[in-house]
Amino acid sequence: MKSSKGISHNVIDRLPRYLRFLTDLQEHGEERISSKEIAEAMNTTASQVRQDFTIFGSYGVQGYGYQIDYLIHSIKRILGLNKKHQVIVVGVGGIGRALLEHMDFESYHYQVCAAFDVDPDVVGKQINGVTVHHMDDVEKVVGDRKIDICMLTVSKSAAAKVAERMRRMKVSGILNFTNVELQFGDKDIFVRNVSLLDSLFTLTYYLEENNL
Amino acid sequence: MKSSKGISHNVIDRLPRYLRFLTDLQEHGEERISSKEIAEAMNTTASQVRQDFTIFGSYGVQGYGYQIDYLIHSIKRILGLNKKHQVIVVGVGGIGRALLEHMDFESYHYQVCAAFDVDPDVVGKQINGVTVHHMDDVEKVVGDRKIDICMLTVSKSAAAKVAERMRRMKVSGILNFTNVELQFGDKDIFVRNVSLLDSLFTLTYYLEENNL
DNA sequence: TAGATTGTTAATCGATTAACAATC
DNA sequence: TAGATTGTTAATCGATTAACAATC
Repeated sequence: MKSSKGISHNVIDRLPRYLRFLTDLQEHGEERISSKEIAEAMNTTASQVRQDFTIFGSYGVQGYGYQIDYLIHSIKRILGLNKKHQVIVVGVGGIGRALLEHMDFESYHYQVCAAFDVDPDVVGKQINGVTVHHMDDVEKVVGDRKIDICMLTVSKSAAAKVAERMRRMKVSGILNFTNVELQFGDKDIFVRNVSLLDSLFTLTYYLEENNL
Repeated sequence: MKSSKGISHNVIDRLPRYLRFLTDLQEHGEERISSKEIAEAMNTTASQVRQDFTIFGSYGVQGYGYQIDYLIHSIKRILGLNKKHQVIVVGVGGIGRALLEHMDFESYHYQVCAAFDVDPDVVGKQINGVTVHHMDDVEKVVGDRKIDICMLTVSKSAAAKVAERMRRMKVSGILNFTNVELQFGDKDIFVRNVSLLDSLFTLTYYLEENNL
């Protein structure tokens, strides 16, 4: 799969992992690192590390390596993490609630402006400072605010309809936790499917394959 | 990345998606399907679909296509979903609790035998029929039962230590929801990292790239 | 039998790795 | 300057796609 700029999805998927590793180093007070060291930590080659970075620009210094602060800053900028993003959570069952309560949105400039559900037991409640509104009011509550990302954690049966509603509201991206694979033909909305069940299945495959 | 049998990780990742699509069809009463139709639904080529299946065996019939029931059965067998798997959930914060409450373990022969945490507020409670024990007692509670999979949802700081403890307990696989990338050198334990934050970041990248 | 669609081999394409000149 | 490590081009490897014979 390639992105519109022709950058392979594999590369994009590695960026958050680099970021995580580098942030750990930074917290331990490290200042510089070489592609070789990154490669060892990430179980890949120095070549791939350098290739991944140079697609986007030149972030290192010959003979020295990479300044960790600057590399972190650069990867964040590539991912778009330097900008603020407005988020809504649609579906406040188990996973939706867990996201609201435990996901570290603030550190990465994501602002959760509202949550939505249909269950009268949760509608009206506040979870971690975010008010849960009734799904019927989603357009009204959002108003003319531009929503960047919808975290979709509704039931399978509601998924497609809610997703279409998000598209009509001009939401830019859906992080889709329902086990329904959403596909939109157009380029106005991006979907990233996250299936916990799929991850469990692939793990199970490797156990099976190795008779564990 | 290749598995020990030399089957690419890409293929393994597609199997649960095929399974999900086919199960939907089955529920709608469909009986047969061609690789061409599967490819259209999955946004790939008929060639790839057939390649993916024939790695494992011959599940179709020339001139007819694939019998959906049999194909589902076969993919489940490949993934190891025909067998029972013993699961423990370690960490009963937001995500751990959500998994216990909402994940459809039973339909796929996963048996959640216990959950663990250190928080006195949850230790001793029952969640969806599963008792939460104190982390200190994990070896005692598990006893000589063989645990196949640990769902790890503890805090970042506890992740590495708990993971090592799982390895010593001969747990076969860890589904790792902590944002700590776990790596084990040996082949006795498999780890599948699931980072919700990483998924959010890659989605954000695509929005950024397309100026959404 | 004729038509359809698989399983499989060959061709293409893209991603990873290796090599090395540039340069700090 | 000498040593180190990047950025980048070329070589290799693997995954996807195309083509077609096998066969239901």
